[in-house]
Amino acid sequence: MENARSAQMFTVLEGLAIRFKTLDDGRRQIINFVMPGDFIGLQAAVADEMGHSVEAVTDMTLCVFERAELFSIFQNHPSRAYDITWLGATEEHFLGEALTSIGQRSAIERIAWGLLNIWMRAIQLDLLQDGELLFPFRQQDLADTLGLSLVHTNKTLAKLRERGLLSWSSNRLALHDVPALEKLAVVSIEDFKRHRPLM
Amino acid sequence: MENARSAQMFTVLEGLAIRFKTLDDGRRQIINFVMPGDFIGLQAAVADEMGHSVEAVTDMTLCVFERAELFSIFQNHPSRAYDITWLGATEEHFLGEALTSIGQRSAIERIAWGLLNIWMRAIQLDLLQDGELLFPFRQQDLADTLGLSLVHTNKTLAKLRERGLLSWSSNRLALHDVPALEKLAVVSIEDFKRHRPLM
DNA sequence: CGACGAGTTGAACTGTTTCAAGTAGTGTGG
DNA sequence: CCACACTACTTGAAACAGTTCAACTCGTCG
Repeated sequence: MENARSAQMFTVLEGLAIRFKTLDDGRRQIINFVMPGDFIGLQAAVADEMGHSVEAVTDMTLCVFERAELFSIFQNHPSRAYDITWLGATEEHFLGEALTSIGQRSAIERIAWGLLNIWMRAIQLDLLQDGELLFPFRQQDLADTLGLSLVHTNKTLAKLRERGLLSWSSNRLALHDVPALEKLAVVSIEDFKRHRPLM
Repeated sequence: MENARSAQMFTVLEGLAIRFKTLDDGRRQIINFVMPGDFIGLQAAVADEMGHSVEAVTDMTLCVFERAELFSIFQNHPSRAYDITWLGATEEHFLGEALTSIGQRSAIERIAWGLLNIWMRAIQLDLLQDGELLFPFRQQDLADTLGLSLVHTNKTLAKLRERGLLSWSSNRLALHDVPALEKLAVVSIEDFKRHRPLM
């Protein structure tokens, strides 16, 4: 929970979650989708509080670290410490991209960008089955990720479906034309290939 | 420059800069304003490339580190390494806040939030003179930070000025009613006080 | 069967963008 | 020292992308 003091940090081994922040009046911004390989709780460890909430969307398997251990990792395992920093910097890079999307891209571009992002990560993590991804999120979640209303997200998804670029129903997502989506999203294609854990 | 391989990292001692990303068609998103105490180039050091550009807005004084040194800092100065990670995590936290602003807040809320943010940082860094901040940015820069058009930014600033909440002209910024702006921006007041370097 | 959550669709509305024109300040060159 | 070019800021009006409201479908669960 946001503002909680958590005594643990976690590495995600399996499962999916969302990391989000809510405003006092209830508006919710999803910061990112948490996938295997992600490290949760560094901010809390380093800043004493969370600043956002994390919510599991599926069952998850986590590797738990005591927060108190963090500094001793820096003392005794410099290359692990370096990895942690690397993960943090990677995340920071991603957030810069996300900021650019929400700040500059139109609705259709954002959705293309957002789904591409998830898609490319899923590929790296070898999460596809028969060219499909098990994707247990709601349209509302995507809307809150991209700063769009639910209704508009729905209508924009419909357009992408009509164009044959993707399909998404009953928790199964498939992108059918990645190059077209890349063009639509105005991404330098390289942006997705770098900056992600190999774990 | 974005995508450049930089051999150095920098700590900002004096001066102001912007960190931004541009899309292929020219749209620009400012990721954040770079102020004294910030550490530039960690992403590049860790990921081999920048992913964004940095541009000085005033003359600057920097402390230069060779990128190659980074890993040896982790080996020989664990508490320095920890500090670097702390700075990264702090930045990551800020980007989450920014994402929430751009994704969820209206124009007037965003502007209140953005200027408050800068203001609180300036106070922490003791950059105010006679209750004013030397603020050498253009309205276009603020617009590109918050994902708004220049025109709308201008008109919204005018409203805040009319309400007597702030003044900003000829490079001098002053917030006259911080509590009112906090309320307007829908921030948990605490959000500004945590998570910033003490350096 | 009824209740509920998620998705879908149409229509009205509005916040924000875009277009366009004009002012003010600053530096440059003739 | 004036004319000019140039950049930042300002303002009004028209256009539009995206939001909000409302109603309906479909599948699931108890």
